[in-house]
Amino acid sequence: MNQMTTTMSTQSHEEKIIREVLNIFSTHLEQNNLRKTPERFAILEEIYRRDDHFDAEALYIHMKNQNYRVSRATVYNTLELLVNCDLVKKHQFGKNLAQYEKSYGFKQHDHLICVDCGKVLEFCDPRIQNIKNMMGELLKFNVTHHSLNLYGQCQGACEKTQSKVS
Amino acid sequence: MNQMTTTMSTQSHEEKIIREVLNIFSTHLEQNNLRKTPERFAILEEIYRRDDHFDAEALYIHMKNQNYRVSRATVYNTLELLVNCDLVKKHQFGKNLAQYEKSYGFKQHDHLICVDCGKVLEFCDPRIQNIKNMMGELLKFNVTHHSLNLYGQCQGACEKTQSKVS
DNA sequence: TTGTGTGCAAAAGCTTTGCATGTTG
DNA sequence: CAACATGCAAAGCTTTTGCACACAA
Repeated sequence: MNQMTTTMSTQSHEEKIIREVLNIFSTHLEQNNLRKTPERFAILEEIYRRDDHFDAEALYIHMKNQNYRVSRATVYNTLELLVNCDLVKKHQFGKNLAQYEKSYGFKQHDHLICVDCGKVLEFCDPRIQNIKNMMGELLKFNVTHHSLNLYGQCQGACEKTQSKVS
Repeated sequence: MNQMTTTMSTQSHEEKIIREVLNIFSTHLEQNNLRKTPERFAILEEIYRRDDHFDAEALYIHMKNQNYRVSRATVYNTLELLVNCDLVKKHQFGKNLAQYEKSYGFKQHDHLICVDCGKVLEFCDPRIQNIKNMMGELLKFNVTHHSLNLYGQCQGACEKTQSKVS
């Protein structure tokens, strides 16, 4: 279920993850003859210090607030690069607004969205994999990824928390 | 799998469906004190004469081409009404563009989207229902609907058909 | 007749693009 | 130093909104 309950080791674990993804990104950029700019690494690091889901504008604003000079264009550009090398996942939770989340080191999962308060929960179910395999074979598709969102109301506790797990 | 292979009886079956949905919509409008305008019924009928998936603009253009005078605003307004009374389903297939399809008289299904050519196939799998039930209970959510999209490449036949039928 | 619905165009919101400048390799 | 990336602002696209007019009840 993807909770890393915050323990004493969390800090260093987060730092370890960050070092790893920076390396992975660096290698990816090299292999594709793309340039290693400070903006690209700063955005990646920022994403991995955040938790859960965010949109491009929120990421942009958050970097601005930290006095990091970056442009929207670069944020969008870098997000696309990161999605391409599987360090970030892109979602749409029923609105015309792309939501992103870090993906390296986290278990594959799907989402449950409260249509009233926007809260996003995560869950894993192995049956999805079976469905992907079966349908790919049946319909002669090479299934590469999927998106499963369940929508509904969170019973009772609609205003108590936002979509963060942290 | 939602194919109504076109047979001699298809015409009258389609007409029957159309009469039914017009009645359902009419009742829905009455019950909610909404007005029965010719535009609303024309849009519903147009949708049920189309096949597969379309976006708001395509629907608007198609009605214009038939010399039916309607505005984009009314198309959007009516689509929302129809989604609310479950006569039309709204989807997002990975792009910032809402796609719609008629839903009355068709089995609940999910989608398989070719990321190369945009083709959309449909499939049914009862395991989804189980997942919805289980996760709703587990996470204390009242799950009302869901969206499952599988993405991949359709093997071989990518350019042969477009995603439109109309 | 009253007020909801429509059409039109303008505005809004997210994302992409063009161009001059800056920086990586 | 050459090509690519960035920043900024403008443009693009889908969707929403405001307002005057039309028409359903």
